Amino acid sequence: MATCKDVAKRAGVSTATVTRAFESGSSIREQTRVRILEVAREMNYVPDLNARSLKRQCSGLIGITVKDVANPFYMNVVTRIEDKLRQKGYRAMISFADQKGHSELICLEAMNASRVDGVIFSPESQEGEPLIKSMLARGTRFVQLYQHPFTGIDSICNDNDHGSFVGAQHLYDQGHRRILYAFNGWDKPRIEGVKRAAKMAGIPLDDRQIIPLKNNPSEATAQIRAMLAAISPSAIFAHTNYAATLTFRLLWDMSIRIPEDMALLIYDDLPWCKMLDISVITHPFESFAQLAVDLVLNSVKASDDPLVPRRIVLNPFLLKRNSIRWCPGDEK
Amino acid sequence: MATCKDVAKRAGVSTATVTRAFESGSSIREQTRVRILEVAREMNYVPDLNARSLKRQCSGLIGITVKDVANPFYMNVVTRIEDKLRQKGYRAMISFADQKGHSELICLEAMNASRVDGVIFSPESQEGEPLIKSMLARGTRFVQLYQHPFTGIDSICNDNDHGSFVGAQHLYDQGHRRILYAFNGWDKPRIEGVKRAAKMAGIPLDDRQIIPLKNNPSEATAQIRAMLAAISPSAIFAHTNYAATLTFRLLWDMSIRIPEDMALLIYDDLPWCKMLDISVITHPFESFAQLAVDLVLNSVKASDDPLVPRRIVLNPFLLKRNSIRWCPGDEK
DNA sequence: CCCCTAAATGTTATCGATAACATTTTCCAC
DNA sequence: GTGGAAAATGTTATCGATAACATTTAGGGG
Repeated sequence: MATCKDVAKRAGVSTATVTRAFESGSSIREQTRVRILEVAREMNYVPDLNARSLKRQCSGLIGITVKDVANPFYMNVVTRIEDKLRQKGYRAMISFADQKGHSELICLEAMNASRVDGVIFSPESQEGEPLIKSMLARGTRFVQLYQHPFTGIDSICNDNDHGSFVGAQHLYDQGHRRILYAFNGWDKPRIEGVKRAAKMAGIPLDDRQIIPLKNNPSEATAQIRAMLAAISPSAIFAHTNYAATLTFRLLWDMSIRIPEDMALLIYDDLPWCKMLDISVITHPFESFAQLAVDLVLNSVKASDDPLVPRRIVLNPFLLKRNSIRWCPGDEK
Repeated sequence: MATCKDVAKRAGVSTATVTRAFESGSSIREQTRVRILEVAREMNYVPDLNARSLKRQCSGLIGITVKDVANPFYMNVVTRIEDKLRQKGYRAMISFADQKGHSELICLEAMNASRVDGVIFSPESQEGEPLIKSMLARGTRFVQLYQHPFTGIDSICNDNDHGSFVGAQHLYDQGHRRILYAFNGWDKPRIEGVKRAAKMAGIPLDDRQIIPLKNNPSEATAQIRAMLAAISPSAIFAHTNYAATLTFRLLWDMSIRIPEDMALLIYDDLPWCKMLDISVITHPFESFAQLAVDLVLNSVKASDDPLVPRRIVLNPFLLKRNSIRWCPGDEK
């Protein structure tokens, strides 16, 4: 492999000049630069980024880790982040923390050993804390995605309360009154959003309408089926991937048509929602990615104290498709 | 950040001994190693992989590029490959070539600049050829996934003819005679597989049963609808993501139930197929990933001439779910 | 034509880890 | 205890690119 020195010799200049030919704004004659780049191209030379990292004491690498590859939310964000990093001249080091044996900690260790300049991650546990502390001390920048268990670190997340609120509000606006809310049980903000929307619409909300699904799929399906019989709702709002999948499958098995017999709204734009024309609550992915990159590169205008971690909260929004039709309403 | 030298000083040894403490099988007293590792841990020291790459003249990095993130086939393979590489002590450098401006060439250039030891990729075009040539000359190992436009490079792909054959055969075995085959139009091997299965089953195959779908979704849907009316099939075999999506959507709109009114078989295990209990033709992902890693690390037993590129062809297989029921048959 | 400043280029030490080679220590046989 | 082989450790040059600093060249005014 051709090196800096080889190119220098062939072009009849010193290695320093070769370096200068590759950086913009350095004092070098245009004629010389052109000649060197020409020679470099002939010899298939490109600067070795590992050597450059070593000397420059910064790698131009940003580590990205997400826990759940199957989750389209993360994949969507990750690919956009990679794109934007590249535009800024950085490289992305992507790893998935949900594989067997690929804990978040292992991913962080690999990034540390590679001397990444920054990390964008969706922290799942606290086990990485000591390592993160030491990396922070070294100057590595961190950005938390979606979750934010670490105080003192910038973060970007969704206002799940708001997303839930917008969704429920839309269903009420369309005249629906008996709505079933299928949750995973632990998501407080989303439940709050629903309650807020009901209150604002002035519609009483029976606690039974909010189903905290069991982890076992067949039990969970039985839960939904039972409430379907008990309440006979005109709409279902499924708040998680799990809930959405089970709900759709059940409706399908019971030959309940959407939107004719039942309105369906899903939180998060799963791949099959588009195909089946199901309305969803989705996220401003482009902003999400751009903000993550701006934060990790510290290129965002720090209008406030740079020592105070920034928390950015983005609003999910309703993406209307064709799974919710106007409901005549039974009490309005 | 603590360096090799800092640790050496604190532990009262030379830097060489610190290096030795971190590599297994080197001549170092166990007692010394333990002390050094202890000190290193205290100082949060881990060897700098960039510096190591420079000195060792190999980076321990394997580049992975796939063109289509949305395709679950690739994501599945990529995550498994990352896992296996890590087990072997290698790092993965993953990038997605389907983003705007992220051509395959740009991904390869980034890998080249990072001095990867090998590349696993799904080549889409020939534009990377000159770069690949020069990387090969440097000793970089290449493995083509799925596609294999480059002769002289190892490759792993699926026997699409076989997958198609197995699927069609299953439908014939279940008594289906009037089967609709929905393609994207360009996939010769899959069409061959279908024809072979029909011939072997001794069942005549009307060319009209094989639909080469137009690129425009509504036109393509019209094509399927027309053939549904013309042939009144008992089963549909959708051979691509595109075909599967349009077909399911159409059946859904027409309230045609699966498997009661229609058998449905899909090529590739899309996320929603599992949810809807649809039988599919899928792939031995684990072998796929393992073989890719073995080839790129050159750790596979070369029973034949190492200069001859290896081509590994894996057989897709049928994953039975519940979308195909026994068909009484009209002529058997 | 010379001098001075500014631009262009060259020299060299360095980033951190490593491996070849040199040196010291250990330890066992005699 | 001593010789000598083997094990353990130290010394040092090096990987490739870079940036500070030193030196040369260019160019313009007097």
